[in-house]
Amino acid sequence: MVTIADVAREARVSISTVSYALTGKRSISEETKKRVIETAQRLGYTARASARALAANRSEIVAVTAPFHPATDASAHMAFAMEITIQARAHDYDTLLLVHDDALAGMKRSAASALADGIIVLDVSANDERAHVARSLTCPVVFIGVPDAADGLVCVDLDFELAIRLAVDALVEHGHRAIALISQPKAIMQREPNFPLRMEREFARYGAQRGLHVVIVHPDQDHADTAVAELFARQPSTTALVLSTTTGVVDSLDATLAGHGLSIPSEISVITAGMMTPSYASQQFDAFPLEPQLTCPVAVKQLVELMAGQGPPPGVTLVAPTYRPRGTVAAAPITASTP
Amino acid sequence: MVTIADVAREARVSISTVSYALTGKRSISEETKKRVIETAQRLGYTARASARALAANRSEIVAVTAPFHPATDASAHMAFAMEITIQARAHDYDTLLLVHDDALAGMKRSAASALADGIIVLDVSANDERAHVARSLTCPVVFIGVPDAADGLVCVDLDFELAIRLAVDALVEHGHRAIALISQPKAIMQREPNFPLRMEREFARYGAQRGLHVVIVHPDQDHADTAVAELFARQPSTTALVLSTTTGVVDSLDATLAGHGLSIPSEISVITAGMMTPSYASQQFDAFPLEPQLTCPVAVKQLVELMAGQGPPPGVTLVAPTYRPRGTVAAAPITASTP
DNA sequence: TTGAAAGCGTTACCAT
DNA sequence: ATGGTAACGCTTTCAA
Repeated sequence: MVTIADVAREARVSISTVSYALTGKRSISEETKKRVIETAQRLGYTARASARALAANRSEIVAVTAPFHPATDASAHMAFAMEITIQARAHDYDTLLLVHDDALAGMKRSAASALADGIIVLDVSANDERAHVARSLTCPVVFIGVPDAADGLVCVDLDFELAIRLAVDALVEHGHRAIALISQPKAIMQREPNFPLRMEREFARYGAQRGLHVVIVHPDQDHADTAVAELFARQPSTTALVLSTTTGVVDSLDATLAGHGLSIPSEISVITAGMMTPSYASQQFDAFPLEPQLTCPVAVKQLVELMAGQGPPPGVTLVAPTYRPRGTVAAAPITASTP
Repeated sequence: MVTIADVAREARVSISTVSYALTGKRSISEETKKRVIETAQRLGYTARASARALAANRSEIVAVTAPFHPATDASAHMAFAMEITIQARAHDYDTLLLVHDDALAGMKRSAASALADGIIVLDVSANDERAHVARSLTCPVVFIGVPDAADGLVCVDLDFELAIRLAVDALVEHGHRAIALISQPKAIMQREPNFPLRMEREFARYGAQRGLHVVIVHPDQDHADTAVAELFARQPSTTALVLSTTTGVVDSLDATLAGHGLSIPSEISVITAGMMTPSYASQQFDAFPLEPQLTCPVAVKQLVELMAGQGPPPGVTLVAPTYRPRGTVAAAPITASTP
């Protein structure tokens, strides 16, 4: 393999000159700089990562933990992991993938061995074990998502409550006054997850504030049928739905509404808030979606700053969702606004 | 940070003794070994990855390239990347994620800088650029999937043709004699993809060999409707379907068949071959699926051997699929076997 | 069975 | 503007 010494000899300069010419960490005369770079390219020189890491005391690697409980959506994880990787590369970092039950041990290991300069934590749950681990580590950690005990941690997440308000606003603008929120299935709600609860509260609060008729329902299973039946039973005047639920419910909604003789958007408007939108879904709804492109760049930027020793103080950064219109929100039907 | 010198001093042995006691690369008396390990634990010592990599000339890292063209199924990639990571950890390797258009440059970079000891290539397409790159690298590369020009490469893949035969066998065992293959949508077939074409050929060949009535159809879009209509038009006696297509087609099949007055499995049997089975799918069919758990362990094992300098010669290793019965294959209806 | 010391290839400090 | 060289922390050869 070709080392920095080879380049130095060939370019008739010292080793340090090569290093500086290539890294640009100190000024080198244009002439020698050019000669060094040319020589390096000709010899096919690339600095050895391990040597560089040892000497510079930084690996230029960030670890990404994506715990893989089967219940979680693999495609969502991948989208986040991919986006993190892309963003990290933009800052000249590579990403190490930590998965499975190795996530906890992996965090400790990659920090203790200085394998990674920093860690991104994905798929954060309410009482995430990784929160405790993060505090015990000396290397910077950024969470995408907010655990219950977020004190002392750097977290980035979508502003879910804002997503709810924006979704409601979009519907109200079209004249809807009776709106239903289809939230997570009962099985999930029993675990009292952090954000679904907060979104429901915000939906109720903001609906009342704007003087709307609102109702919140939870699907029985991963299907829309019971939820739709319940929401019309409890609030027959409903003309619009806000969705913040599972993909199974979303996928089955179109057919379920058709079963009630309702078509989208002429008779009922639909918008999602704070949800991932799988690209393979047959029906795409208007959305304020949970997009990796929103949170990941922010998270990586914060981590990079942290690794440079000048990061932000601990705290939660909420990112505003972006509207993705897809034609499933229309004016409220006359019949509904009459009574 | 605590170094090997700290441990050596504290344990009153030399640095090399600590190294050997911890790595087990040469015999150390039980007594000192125990003392060293105890001391290391007490001080919280972990070898610095960069120093180890520099001295030993190996990083204990494998790179995984998962190019992310939007057309590909993110959840499939994730499943593979996860499984690779899990398998790699079982061999004490970490995995570096290479994505996007950075895949090509990333392979070169991680090899040139000795960042990774080996590379796993995922989502291999027929004429994959990465095949050429792989040949030019000095570090071992294992492909999961088989490019057209596979000479000189180490590849691992599912035996798709066997999957087709096994699926047909399973149907024939239940008395089916008229079988249709729903293959990839026309848009995909126009690119003349490697395996779908080979599976169609094998389906036709094997069907003929077993004296069956067979027909092959391609969906118009990512939906089953036109394909189902066409297959019954061309072969009304059809009593069973083999699926090797997209998730959209699979998801819509149940409803489409119902529209034809057919229910699964009493009136028509369905089995998939060589497909990923998304866990979120509402309808789960009998399957000889494409599972990461099948190919990834083999691929990682081969790569590990290669990195140890004693790997297998270039060539393609095909892995047999496993039957996943889910109750969608039943005896052929009488009406069909009569004529 | 153990120790001393020579690398491994860079970075970065101290000179010039 | 450039060069010499001491770290960086570990593995591994060579001696004892």
